[in-house]
Amino acid sequence: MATGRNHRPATSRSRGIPEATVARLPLYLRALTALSERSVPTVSSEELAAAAGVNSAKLRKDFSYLGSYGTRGVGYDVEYLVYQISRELGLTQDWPVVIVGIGNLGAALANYGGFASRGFRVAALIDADPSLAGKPVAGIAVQHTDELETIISENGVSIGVIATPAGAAQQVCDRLVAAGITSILNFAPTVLSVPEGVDVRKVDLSIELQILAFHEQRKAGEEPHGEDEGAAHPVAPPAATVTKRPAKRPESGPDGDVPAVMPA
Amino acid sequence: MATGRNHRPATSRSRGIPEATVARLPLYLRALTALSERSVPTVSSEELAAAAGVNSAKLRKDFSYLGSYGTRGVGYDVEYLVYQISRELGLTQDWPVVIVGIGNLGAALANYGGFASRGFRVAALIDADPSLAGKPVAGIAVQHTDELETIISENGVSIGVIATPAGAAQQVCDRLVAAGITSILNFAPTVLSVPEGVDVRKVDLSIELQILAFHEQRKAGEEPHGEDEGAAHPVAPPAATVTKRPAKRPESGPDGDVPAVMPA
DNA sequence: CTATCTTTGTGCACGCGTTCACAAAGGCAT
DNA sequence: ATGCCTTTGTGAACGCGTGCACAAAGATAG
Repeated sequence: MATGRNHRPATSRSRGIPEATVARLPLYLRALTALSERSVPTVSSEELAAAAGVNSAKLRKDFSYLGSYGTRGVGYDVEYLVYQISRELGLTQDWPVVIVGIGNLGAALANYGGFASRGFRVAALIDADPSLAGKPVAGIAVQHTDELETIISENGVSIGVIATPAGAAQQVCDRLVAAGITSILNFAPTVLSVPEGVDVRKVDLSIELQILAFHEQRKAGEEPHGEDEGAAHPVAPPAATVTKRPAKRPESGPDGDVPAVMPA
Repeated sequence: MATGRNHRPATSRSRGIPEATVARLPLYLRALTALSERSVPTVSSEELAAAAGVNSAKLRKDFSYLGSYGTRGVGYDVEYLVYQISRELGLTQDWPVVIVGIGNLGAALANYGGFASRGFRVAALIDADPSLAGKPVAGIAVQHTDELETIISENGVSIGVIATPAGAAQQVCDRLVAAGITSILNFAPTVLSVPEGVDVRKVDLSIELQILAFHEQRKAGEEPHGEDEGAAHPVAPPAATVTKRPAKRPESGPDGDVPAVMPA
């Protein structure tokens, strides 16, 4: 999933573009870029919708928020639309980003081509581990957390990516915000609290899997459902009697396991 | 963002639990687990909502879909709720998953602790590169794509993670589905087409950044907006005259760049 | 210039999700 | 036992997002 709209319920829809539409624009852009590379001059809403995996009516309505591009009886000019969407998304300018937390995930992100391919430039890799400092990852030398504020202000960075363990995320977040970051992409499994005006989007791998598991369980016919034992499950919550809990948990429970890198 | 509900518009809400609620259950579960580890016996909807970053009324309504757990005047029993949500999400059983595409991202996923911490077990790592075969990643030997079908059927795997380049994703997806996979978590920047009954959720790093860029541009006062030059931008789409395009693109455009690992 | 055909742009209705606000329920003190 | 106080569970209203279906617009052919 991804967040980013739970706060600022009024400021959203800045000029009238619904949040749901904004979320689909990158999808259209990708499909259009593919067409552009094949030198396709125009597309109909039907074709483009199929390529993007959405309803054609939805696509047309989405585009209508951007303006009246497109020609009736013909379709949309691919090159022109690529430019318009890019401009609307702010991709015609260069966006320096910093990645904080160069573990497995951070390194993968640094190497991820999808960043550079859309105007995003990795301005710096930052980690708290001193032994990592200076080491090159994806061709960029990792810098120590001490430099965080300097890097951000000197490079005019406004977008930060957090790929640290959950425990460090909020602290890193606070420093990023204090240093001037106003948009954060958070990979750490924590709820970040940020001041007004700062956007946070969350990518949570574990949550996605859990949602899949839910549907998977449903598809399995729900047979493995009646696993209730002789407790007081039916309706009554475990009141007084059951609530007696002698400080358990710190290393117990039915699914006894310890997170390796990031707790979830 | 993540998909997974664009198809099967009717089958959703299997027993009455809204999709939006399902997506939040893992969030509650995480907050509850944290409370459980601190041996907190009960929480009010207000406290738990704050910890999960949601509205308390929403949380109560979400829980009401699961049943009437909770005690008026007191709150919810933490341990009991942990169990109920885990069961609802299907986390009381073991879910073997396969990860296909052991590049930077795939390796990061294999090392990601959030998987193992919730009943998900990495059953196999699969890659098309023969030179990777046998090499251990996160303590598991990478296997060649040829083994894909065997691995899935022998281990009864129903959840697959695709972390391949975009070009290989659909092909891998088809093989996974044919082998019996019914839930897919897709990290490749492509729209996957799957038969009825197969769930796909998408995690797209590049899209998240683009959405952030959009809001960032808006926050910047929209000053860097009037960048139009003397073309025919205003309203008129580039009709006949402008549409004459001598097979351009294959290495041009205003943002000339080539994806490094994954095109987006 | 007129007719026909294609495709856009959108008015409208419907359904899901969110939020408010409050009655019902239960604990706890007296 | 009675009354007060806290917190749940939910009815109802509202707003956003989606999809249908069609009129308007323009291209194209004759």
